[in-house]
Amino acid sequence: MSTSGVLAETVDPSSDRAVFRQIADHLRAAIARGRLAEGDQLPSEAQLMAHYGVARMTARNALRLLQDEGLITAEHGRGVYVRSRPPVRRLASDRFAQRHRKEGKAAFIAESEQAGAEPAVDMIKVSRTVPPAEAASRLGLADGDRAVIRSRRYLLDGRPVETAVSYIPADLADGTPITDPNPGPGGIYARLEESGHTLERFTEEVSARMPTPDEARTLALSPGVPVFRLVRTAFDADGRAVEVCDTIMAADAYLLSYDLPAH
Amino acid sequence: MSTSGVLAETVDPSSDRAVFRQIADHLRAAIARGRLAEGDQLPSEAQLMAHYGVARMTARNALRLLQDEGLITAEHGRGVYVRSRPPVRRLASDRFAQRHRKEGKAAFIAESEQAGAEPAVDMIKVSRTVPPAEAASRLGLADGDRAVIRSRRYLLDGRPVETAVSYIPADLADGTPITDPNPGPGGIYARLEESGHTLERFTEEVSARMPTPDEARTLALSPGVPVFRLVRTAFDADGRAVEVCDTIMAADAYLLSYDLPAH
DNA sequence: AAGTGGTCTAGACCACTCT
DNA sequence: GAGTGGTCTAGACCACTTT
Repeated sequence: MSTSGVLAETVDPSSDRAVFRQIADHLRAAIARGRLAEGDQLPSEAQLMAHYGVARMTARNALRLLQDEGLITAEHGRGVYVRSRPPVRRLASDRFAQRHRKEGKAAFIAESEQAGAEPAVDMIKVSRTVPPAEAASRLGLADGDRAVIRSRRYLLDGRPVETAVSYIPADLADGTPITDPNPGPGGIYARLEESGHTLERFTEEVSARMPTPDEARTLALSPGVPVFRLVRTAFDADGRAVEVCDTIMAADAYLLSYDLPAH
Repeated sequence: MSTSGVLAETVDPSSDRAVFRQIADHLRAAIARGRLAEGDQLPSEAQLMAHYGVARMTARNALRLLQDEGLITAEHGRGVYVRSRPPVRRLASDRFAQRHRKEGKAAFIAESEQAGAEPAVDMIKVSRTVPPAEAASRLGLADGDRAVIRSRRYLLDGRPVETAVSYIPADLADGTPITDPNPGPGGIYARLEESGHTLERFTEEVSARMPTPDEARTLALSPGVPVFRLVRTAFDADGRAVEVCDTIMAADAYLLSYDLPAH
């Protein structure tokens, strides 16, 4: 079936622009204009070679470029496809407001069910050791002070979207269910408030970068998908930092929304 | 000088893990452990070929992997270097608070000078046409309503870090300096407040992705550096959306910081 | 079995940077 | 001029998916 009609153009080998970039330009334009829609299969490497009269490396370099831009994904033995953007989880800035907590569900579970997706949590690990320097500093811990460290992975409809590691000063967590794998209804914030540490405010610091190989594996990230790193610190009414949560999120799965007063 | 001593290890061609991935693993570990520090030069492709006994493609693939992870940058004719992380600009969540505006400087200029960097703005363009559907919808404009569109690029110490496009409903901007390339002290927010639209709150929506080729060029992004897209909407005391600002930021230049009440 | 992408080799010529 | 990375060719063998 020819090359599915997507490739009307030819390349100019004498151009300043590298041939593989020109091929990538054609394909990118076809995607942008909708001639190749989400989930559609791109011409195979062999088809690109035949159509443009280039070596395989050149065809592959064109595809790699688009893959690095996050536009396509290659599936071994099947073909190359226009990446379909997964539904985005919108995180409102009031997602840790007390009223949500009082409903007895942890933030992730409550929000996901509301959005009609099936939430899950796995890879739960709880330990009690000296935290990394950055977390210790945010918690205002002295050198050698221990913290309860809770790490887990969140999934939405079976797809991993986020990993999180929480650090709670040991003196706050000891003797509470915070040290258990399942901290009970409302999550650890509910437990902290029960033991007198009413939460007053949070800070969130958001950065973005490409994932480490480890993160790419744990979150099953396609090439060309960055991650958010979101570090949240919770402060109680006395102004003490009572928890630091270090989160890595698949950037193609999230839209972070914040409300800011202008006063 | 041998291969600068960084490459003690050898690869296992019979391993399941591809040779170029093993080479990348070695180099990544050397960077992580500090044996290769920021700005250090990596072994050249020729050195990698000789040391590991591989073809050039294999050495190049290893380097490309690290480049896609944002760890290294290749400089044509010079060599490959460990990427030096530029200083990060921290954006506080009160950066558009009224008190800053009253000092008579636009947010970017005021903040940068405080941080000891030299700010600049270029590529300023102002037009007055029908905005894209997304902006029009956020502004609550009727079909065909016009807006003043102000686009510009921000630089820090000569390095481009951010582009921004603002949309202001034409009926709010007409007859004010908002339609001029230079809107005067305090920026367009000061002008909006002068004409009776006291700003009450903002929303910010943050996403992250790999840049388009166009964005990569305008922001002079290295491969492996994602961008933030931050869409801010400003609301006046009547609850009317008076400005939408669509911002693309080099993700390696920013850390977004938000303060959230827990009420 | 046929078609797909993943890895690897062994060359070539070019453009850029530095000395 | 020597060394660097950028592009390209023309093959090869492999692993995976589908028919």
